[in-house]
Amino acid sequence: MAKNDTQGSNGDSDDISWQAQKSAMTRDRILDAAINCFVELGYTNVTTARVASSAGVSRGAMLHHFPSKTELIQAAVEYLHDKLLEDYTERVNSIPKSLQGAERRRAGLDAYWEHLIGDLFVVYHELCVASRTDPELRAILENSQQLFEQHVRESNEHLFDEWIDRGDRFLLAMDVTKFMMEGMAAGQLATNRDERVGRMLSYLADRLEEIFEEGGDSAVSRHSGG
Amino acid sequence: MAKNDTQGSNGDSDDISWQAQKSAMTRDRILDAAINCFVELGYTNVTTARVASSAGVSRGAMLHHFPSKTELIQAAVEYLHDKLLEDYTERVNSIPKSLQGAERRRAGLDAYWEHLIGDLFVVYHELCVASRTDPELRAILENSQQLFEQHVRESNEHLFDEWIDRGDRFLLAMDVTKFMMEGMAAGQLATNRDERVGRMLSYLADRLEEIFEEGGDSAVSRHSGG
DNA sequence: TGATTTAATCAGTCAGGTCTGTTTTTATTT
DNA sequence: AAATAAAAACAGACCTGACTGATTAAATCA
Repeated sequence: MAKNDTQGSNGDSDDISWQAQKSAMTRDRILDAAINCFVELGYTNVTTARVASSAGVSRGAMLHHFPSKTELIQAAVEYLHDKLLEDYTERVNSIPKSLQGAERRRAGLDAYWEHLIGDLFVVYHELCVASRTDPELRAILENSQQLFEQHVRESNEHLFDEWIDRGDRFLLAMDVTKFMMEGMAAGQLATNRDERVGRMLSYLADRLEEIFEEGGDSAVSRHSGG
Repeated sequence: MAKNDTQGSNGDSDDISWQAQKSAMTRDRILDAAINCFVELGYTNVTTARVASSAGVSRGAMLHHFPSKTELIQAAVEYLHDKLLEDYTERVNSIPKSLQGAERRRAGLDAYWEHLIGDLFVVYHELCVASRTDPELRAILENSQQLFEQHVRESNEHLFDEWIDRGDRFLLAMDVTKFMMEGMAAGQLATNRDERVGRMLSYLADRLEEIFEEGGDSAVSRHSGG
């Protein structure tokens, strides 16, 4: 930070100095490498040396950018959080506009599922688990989690805009979706994985449609506070 | 081992020697301490020294019983597995016999939920997550997982014995339950936890009853292979 | 040249595992 | 049965290797 202001002596090049660009690039290389290490080694097995080597810089160089491991982790987690949001948003946005109604919602579920089984979310989940006994990590995550939940909520309100005025039903649907899909993602399901997942996604899609069916005095309404 | 056979000379004491008893007791003390450490420190923060100190034995003594950390972990995981089964079984068995039908099934859900949010399962889940990048741990867990899944299945067949002949529907119901509840347990749900959980459990209970309703040509049957 | 980025080396800490010594229990001998 | 030998349970010191953070040297760019 504080390196994009006027060093000004020469106006021969860009707005920001070449050095600042280079520094930022190295920084990103390091953070990318950190995420990579999270994926490949798991959070607890990541060492500063490995990250540096994976980024192709020396430990000294990395320590220049991130004076301690804590600061590196913190930056990496925020970076991961950004990439998570980006990943989710991209998947949702890449649903063809031609899809509407139930088909569109089903595509939303599939996109969410692909997001959940991606490396980024796997690592994120690992961080959440690790944070149980790591107060420092927990503090870092709590900031991100709120932002993430809010973003997902907004994204869902966009995806399911026909239903945002359904109040409690909307919350119920979101929870059902979230829990069931995260349960599938987190659960160790060795046998018949694809088959079971496909069946669950179809079942879930139907339940969501059911929740929002007009004739609202069915069994569903009992659970949506109405 | 091999010390309970005929030393015959004195028949004054027990079948098994005092040494064996003592050894088994310290062994269990160590394993209990290991589980405790898992709960309090998290799997990745457990050191052999802490386990020894928590068990009240010296490091040397522990190394006598468990020559390496790997063997300690292995024994501890199997021990944890046994306690998990015991915990689940106890909860299910303590459902009053007076409860029948839907009430009984709902009580089964509640019992399962209590099991999932207990320390033992939390640690178990942590181990599963850690095993992603720890082949040794994964190998240890895979043995236990199969046994556990089978036990839960048998237990469920007992709980829902009216329905075991429903084939695919039974599998669907088990997956819906498993994923949704494990999703709740694993998911970081900070806001309105109790309220949301209660609502989800009621919703889930209704869906299970629905799945097994006789008029089987509803939307449900599409997902149960029939 | 002067300042900043990168590279290499060093010291401190801590975990796991080996080693040796001590005490307690069991087996053998007379 | 008493003494003794053997084995098992227990305890603590030591060593090695890895990781982190600090310090110092080299290289790069303005």
